[in-house]
Amino acid sequence: MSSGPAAGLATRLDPAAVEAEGWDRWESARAFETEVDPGGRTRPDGDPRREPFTIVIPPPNITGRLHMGHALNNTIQDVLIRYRRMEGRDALWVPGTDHAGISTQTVVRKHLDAEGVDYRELGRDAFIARVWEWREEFGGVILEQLRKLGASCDYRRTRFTMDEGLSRAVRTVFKALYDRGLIYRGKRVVNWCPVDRTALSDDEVETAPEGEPGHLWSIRYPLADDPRHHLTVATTRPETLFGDVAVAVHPEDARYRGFIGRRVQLPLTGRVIPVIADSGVEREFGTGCLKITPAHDPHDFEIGERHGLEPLNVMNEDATLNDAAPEAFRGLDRYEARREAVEALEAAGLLQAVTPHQVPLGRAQRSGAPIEYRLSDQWFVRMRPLADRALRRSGFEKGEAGWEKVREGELRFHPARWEQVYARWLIEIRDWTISRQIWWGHRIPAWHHRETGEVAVGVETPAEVLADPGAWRQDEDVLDTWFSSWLWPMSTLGWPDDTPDLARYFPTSVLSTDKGILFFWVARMNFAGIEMTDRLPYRDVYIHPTVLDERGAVMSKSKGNGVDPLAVINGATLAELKRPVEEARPTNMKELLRRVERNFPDGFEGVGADALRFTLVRLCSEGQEMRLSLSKFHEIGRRFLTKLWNASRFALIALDEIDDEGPLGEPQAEDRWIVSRANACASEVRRALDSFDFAAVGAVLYRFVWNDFCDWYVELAKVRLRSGPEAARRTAATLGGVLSDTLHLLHPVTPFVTEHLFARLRLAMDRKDLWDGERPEADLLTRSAFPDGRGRRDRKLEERFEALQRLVSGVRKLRADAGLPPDLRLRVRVEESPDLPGFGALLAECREPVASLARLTSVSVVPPGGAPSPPGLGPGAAGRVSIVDPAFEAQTVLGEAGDLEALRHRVERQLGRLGKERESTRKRLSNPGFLAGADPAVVEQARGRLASLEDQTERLRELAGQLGGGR
RNA sequence: GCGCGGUUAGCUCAGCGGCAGAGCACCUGCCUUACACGCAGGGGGUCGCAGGUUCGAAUCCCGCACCGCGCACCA
Repeated sequence: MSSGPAAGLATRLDPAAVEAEGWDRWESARAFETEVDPGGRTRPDGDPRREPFTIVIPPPNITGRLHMGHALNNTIQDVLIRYRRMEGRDALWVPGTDHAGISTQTVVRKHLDAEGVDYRELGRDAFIARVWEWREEFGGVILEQLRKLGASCDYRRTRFTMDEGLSRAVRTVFKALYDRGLIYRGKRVVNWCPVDRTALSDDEVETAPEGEPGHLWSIRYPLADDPRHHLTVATTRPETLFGDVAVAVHPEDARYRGFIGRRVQLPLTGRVIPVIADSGVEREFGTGCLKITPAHDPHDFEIGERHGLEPLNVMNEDATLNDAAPEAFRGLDRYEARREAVEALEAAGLLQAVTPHQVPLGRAQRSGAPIEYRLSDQWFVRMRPLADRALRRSGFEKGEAGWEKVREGELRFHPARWEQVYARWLIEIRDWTISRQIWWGHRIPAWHHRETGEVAVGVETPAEVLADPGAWRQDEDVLDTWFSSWLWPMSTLGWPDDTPDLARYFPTSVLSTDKGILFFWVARMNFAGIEMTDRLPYRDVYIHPTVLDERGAVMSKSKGNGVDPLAVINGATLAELKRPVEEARPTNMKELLRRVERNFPDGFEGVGADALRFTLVRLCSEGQEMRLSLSKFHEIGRRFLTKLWNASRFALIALDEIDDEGPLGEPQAEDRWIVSRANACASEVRRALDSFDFAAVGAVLYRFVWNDFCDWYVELAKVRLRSGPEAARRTAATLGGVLSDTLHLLHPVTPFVTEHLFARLRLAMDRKDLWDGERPEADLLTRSAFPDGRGRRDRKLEERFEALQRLVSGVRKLRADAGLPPDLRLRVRVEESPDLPGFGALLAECREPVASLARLTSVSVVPPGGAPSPPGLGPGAAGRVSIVDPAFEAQTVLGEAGDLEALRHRVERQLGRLGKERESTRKRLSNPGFLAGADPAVVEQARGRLASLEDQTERLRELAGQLGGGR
């Protein structure tokens, strides 16, 4: 064979070249544009009758860089989109980015810091202009990176959460919810980040489950009218005592009953505050006396409100103490103030005890700073009514025992268990703080009257404001980033306008995302969809596993343990591999670096986007986690694609070498077998895709390509290709046809390589006119029809073929066990068993290729019961041995070359195994309970099994006798 | 504290009521004209522990242990 230019395939897969070619072809064919364009016009070759299938991308932050979680999530989405597109749906994948309020503001602020510019001095408008400039320059990087991955988005529809249309959507929802009483403004104790100087929602605060080490200080508050007596208050935050407005005890706490209604003197200040009774106090905790600081603790705020106490705010925005504190403490950071306060208390003899204590300390998710509770005016979304509606849509109803699932919901989670996590959050939901005291974001569309305090809210500037602009000022705050994200599936398609896109593509089909934003995003999108359109924004929600490093730790930039998807695709030098670790400076940096050096002394050779994708899909099982290391991408993805590449080369070379025309032979048994297997593969792949079982998609395809196609069919085909022009043409047609199906099935997962291979295969098949009536219509694989999975399977044939495979393996084993040279050719006589009718015929049909695979000089087939053996194979022949199989007995003669002792040993082992199984089966069958209780089919199966085991045992004993006799 | 996952071969994971599986790693033999990123053969597991249900349990139920994740917070 020559691998002449006609084969048209490089000897080695070059991912970069294949990827570039892929994008060229897809783009010039506008392959990922929808049937109907955003203006409502059908594309020239489009078909508007195709049912839409829509995914909106979880918009990455404009500050983002592609990490493995993105790679996984977007691979999944692309697999789904490409699958449905090939299936004939009008597939739309909407790309876009998120303005990411706080993170972007922080990034740009740091840039300005580096230039020596103070953003506050720059002023709001100038700062925002700088952010837009930054966004123009860097904001699109992540989408470019997604393209490298092969993301088949309709890039014409790229959206940004701060686009004019999307911003109007934000204002529209704000206005609507405000008018419906679902958005309100109020003075509440909120989570405050002193670093970013803004309020945060509860979901943006993280608390270590075991708390953080701290102290519990017991402080004496002397009675105002009798300083010899005191109450001892226990607190973890002595510095907030300046904001105390009362001391509370439990009304039924006998120890303190006499103190209720009296007054104590607040240490370090001399202020006098009342002792109140409130059942919100835990008697068991600390001393049972709780200092009430309404401005700096949500629980205290509630108690304060119940008792009509005026909160006293003692802190500034940056968590330094303000002028409400005694002079000595003003301007001190809260932790300095704590040290000083404790010292002062001790000096005053008021510090009774200090005990170590684990404190449940909340930290801002983004800055990592400990949260300060701060009383301030903020905007909130009233979540209860929204959550109730969402719960009902998921089939929950509120009964005596609370919310319960009473019927099938409209939303399907995959894996299904996420629904209860979702529902639990909805049930326990609290109001959402949506105002942020930053500049980058959607400015709250509310105006305050300078005199009256009246509030005007409008999608556009309200008329009363326009009429007297000087009397009004717009609210300074911007909205939480998620306040635009929760509209994403609607707003990207044009809502609130009644656009053709919205009419056609909303609600979308599937949402794929990380479990980390189930509450932040998924739940809230449901709320917005239901509230504004009365529809859920998608039907299925897929939650992908969390990507972990090889030792089970979550990948993160700060740990330096991430595997960079772009390094996987393009490759990286040793220095490049080390860089993220060196930048992160984790505590185990040396160890990590040593590991990189040991595993990749010469760097990492890029495996390409397809190998990255295949690996991720193959490992994407329904568990909660996915452990990854750089080497996996080579082991799984690259190896598989190389195999596919080489198998395709084989097929293309075969196609090249057969006659251009001439009659096509009848399909041989192995042709029918591989077609049956390919059909099985197609239906399993479809089932797996339909049920979001991505690991199975990968596994099924891997097994089919490697084991069925390469290990068996290709090997058999080699013989047929040499046995005459008609058989060769038939074999080439099967090779090409099955490979074509395989490329179709693989395309959603490995789009670039399959598109490349398909182009060459199609050309070759056309030239030789071998499509056999199944020529794909589309030029591009990506727009070609996905195999429907309904092709015929011949299970009987597959069963017989398995016996044939066992025969070939059996001969190989025999040769290995007997210590024969691998190239020693044998003669074999195969006697059929009545248990598998048709096996003899199959074997006869495949005599030639089987002889080749098992290295046999001849294969004779005799019916059950056995015709006379040919000379030299009959009983008594020297060195005669047989392969005992449920479906046949194959005899051969090893002559003097065989190690009969080793074979005897082998037969003994086999007898041992068989004996154990025979005993357990017999025991089972003699158990009356089994006979009575088990499914009759199972009993029948066991009977058949026992018969077969007994039969094989007998034959093996006979063989053992012969081997012994030969001694 | 409450909830959700996980614990199966050295490693990564499938299997989820009726003979313990795959890939990698390991051992042996092969450069067989698609592929040594390969081919053929092989060894390797009391399915976390302890009970129960069942004729039968890796699989279902109840505890326990350990690992991971989420929610809550008694100041």
